[in-house]
Amino acid sequence: MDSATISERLLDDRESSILRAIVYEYISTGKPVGSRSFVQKYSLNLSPATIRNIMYDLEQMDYLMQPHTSAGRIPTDKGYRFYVNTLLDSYEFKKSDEIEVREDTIRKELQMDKVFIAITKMLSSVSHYAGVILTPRPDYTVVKRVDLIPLESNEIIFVLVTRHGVVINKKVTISATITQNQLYDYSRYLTNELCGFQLLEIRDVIFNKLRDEKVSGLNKDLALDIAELALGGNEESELYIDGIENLLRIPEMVEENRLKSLLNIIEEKNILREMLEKTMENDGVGILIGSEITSSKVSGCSMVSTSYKKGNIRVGVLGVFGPTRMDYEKVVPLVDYTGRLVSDFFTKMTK
Amino acid sequence: MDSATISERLLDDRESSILRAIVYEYISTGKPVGSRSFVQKYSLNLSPATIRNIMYDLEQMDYLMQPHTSAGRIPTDKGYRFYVNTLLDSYEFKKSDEIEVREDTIRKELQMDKVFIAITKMLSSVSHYAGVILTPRPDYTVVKRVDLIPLESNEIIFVLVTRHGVVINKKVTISATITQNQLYDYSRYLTNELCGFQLLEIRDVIFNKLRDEKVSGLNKDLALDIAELALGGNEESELYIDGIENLLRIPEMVEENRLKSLLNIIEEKNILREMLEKTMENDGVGILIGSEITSSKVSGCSMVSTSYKKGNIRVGVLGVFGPTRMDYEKVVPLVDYTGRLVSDFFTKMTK
DNA sequence: TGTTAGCACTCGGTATAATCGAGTGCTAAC
DNA sequence: GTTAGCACTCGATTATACCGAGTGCTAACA
Repeated sequence: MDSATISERLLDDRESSILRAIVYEYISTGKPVGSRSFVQKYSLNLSPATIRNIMYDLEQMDYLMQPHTSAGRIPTDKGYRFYVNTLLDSYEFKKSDEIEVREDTIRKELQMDKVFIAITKMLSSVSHYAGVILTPRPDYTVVKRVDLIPLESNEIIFVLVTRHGVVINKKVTISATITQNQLYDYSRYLTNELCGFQLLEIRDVIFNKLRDEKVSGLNKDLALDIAELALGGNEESELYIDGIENLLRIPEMVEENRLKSLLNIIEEKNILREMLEKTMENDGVGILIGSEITSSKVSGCSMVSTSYKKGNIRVGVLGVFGPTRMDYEKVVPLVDYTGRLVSDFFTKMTK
Repeated sequence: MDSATISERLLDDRESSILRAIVYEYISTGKPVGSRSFVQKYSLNLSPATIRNIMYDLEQMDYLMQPHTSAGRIPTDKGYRFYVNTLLDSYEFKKSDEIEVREDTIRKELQMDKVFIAITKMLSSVSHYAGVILTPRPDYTVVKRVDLIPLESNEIIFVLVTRHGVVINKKVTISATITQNQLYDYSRYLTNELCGFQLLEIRDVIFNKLRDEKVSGLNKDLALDIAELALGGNEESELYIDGIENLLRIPEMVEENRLKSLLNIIEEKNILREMLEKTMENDGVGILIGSEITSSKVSGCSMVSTSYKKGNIRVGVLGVFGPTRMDYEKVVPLVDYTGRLVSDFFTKMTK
């Protein structure tokens, strides 16, 4: 039987339960799992030699590997993948007091940025890894009201209130001079016309439509100029991270080479952003393990993430970032739960 | 001559210049400074033996110490203190392109939290250590305009524009139901009455005054209720940090024991807060070196900080946090400059 | 009296060797 | 198919020697 053949075949029951146990053991201890101590610890009715044989097979099939010839086995990324896949559905979530408290904070928070901070704090402090969230792009924000506030004679503050009460403001400089009363009229006009639409629609459709209309007694074009100036910037979604310090607590993460890649991640947030955007399309909790993270700047790390929705639309992603040797059993349900929580939060907000 | 006597006397010219050079050398290399290589590197007209004698004296006077018997000398905190004190006035600031760019960002930014982020980013990225700022309590902000925007029937967004065009907003929930027109009247009333005053004055004086006045045709008390709800929270100053990752780049900071105290600092921001509040009273750049930082949880670290003002009033502190072996020559003028920049920013904001 | 050359001594850091132990693969017997 | 036995591997730990940059002290020198 050559290895190619072996690597195709499915694992039988005994093999998969042993593989699971090995991954589990390695996740808890961080040390290569050897046959003798493994048998002992899990009081199996098998001899070390048998385990060795199985381990050998699993290694041939690329589920396990040896750091060096005479060491125990550690899971490969494929091994981790097997582990999380077979266990994904059976995870159980236990709502702790801490979660209860933090959930409460999130639900009660009114300022958007603080909501995101609270979410990442919850993710990181419960998981003991790093919590991340990619905020919704404001494209889907629904306008509720527009106010123009004079600052200097040719400077205006454009204040936009979204349906869920978030305030976005921009300074706009124009060439003309406008009176306070004019601004008030403009505000009313813009509020009437834009209310109920998403920023995306407004930029792509509404503005054009309004340009073609005729409105008497109002220099609507100047009003539209102002609005276009303020809303023109196609704003990016933002990335919030919390709990980097947790990662520094993990010995294997500060080990020389790892520390470097960790620093890369902190500095170039784009790496994390990409990872998160990748999982945006999927429903449910997704796990990116080690080499599945394409960026070569990251190694030995995993990301457990899920998208969250506003109504039926996926608007963002959140997750936990940590070492590949991560306590998935705890993290996966946490991410799952938090995803639902945040979806709920955003969905209720729009209604 | 006993050491007590020695430790009192002032350093002569040669001693102080050698001490300075030793501290400088240690700051650059991080290695204990030995007599032989020191003489060589600085091509002094003195023999190593002479330097050794001087070093011995300096050690007696507690400016230097030896990590172990047969090693070179490293500065004590007192040595660092001497170094920074004698050089404090002679520092020169060179405005780099990077500073120019970041300064621009700060001046143009409208949202307060982003201003603070930009400031800490400037401090950290120029110094390559961590940048910190303790925000002003919002007491001295001068009101330019107030707008009340309806959200739900009993939820209102209170938007306050400061003289400088910064927008502060709060969601307020009330028991009564208010019409759009009423809100408009309230907005006008509040803008008229509060414009030009500082939040502090408003809370302490203006509200009381207004309560006693009579206004016809307007339920001014409800308007005042809303404003008081929004402005009532006597908000704490916040602490912004940026550039922790820079500290992780410094070998001596990740050395086992140090890493722990670094983590403490990141987590319990109160430590930094205390350190900063301590320097709040002083004018000019202050430096806290090693053991001068009373918290026992921090060791081997220094804080270079300065308070910043709004007009003549000190309203906050900013600075750079890094290892005691820090490039003070670069950091001190940076902090000084940034302090002035921020003072200028806040002062203009009130005018 | 301050400076310097000479010298014995210290001690952290590196290199080398010896040893230990948890682990493996393989073979043969059950 | 499972297991006991055994020779072998190799990272980790410990022991030992050695190097070198550094010191303090003493005595001689300007």
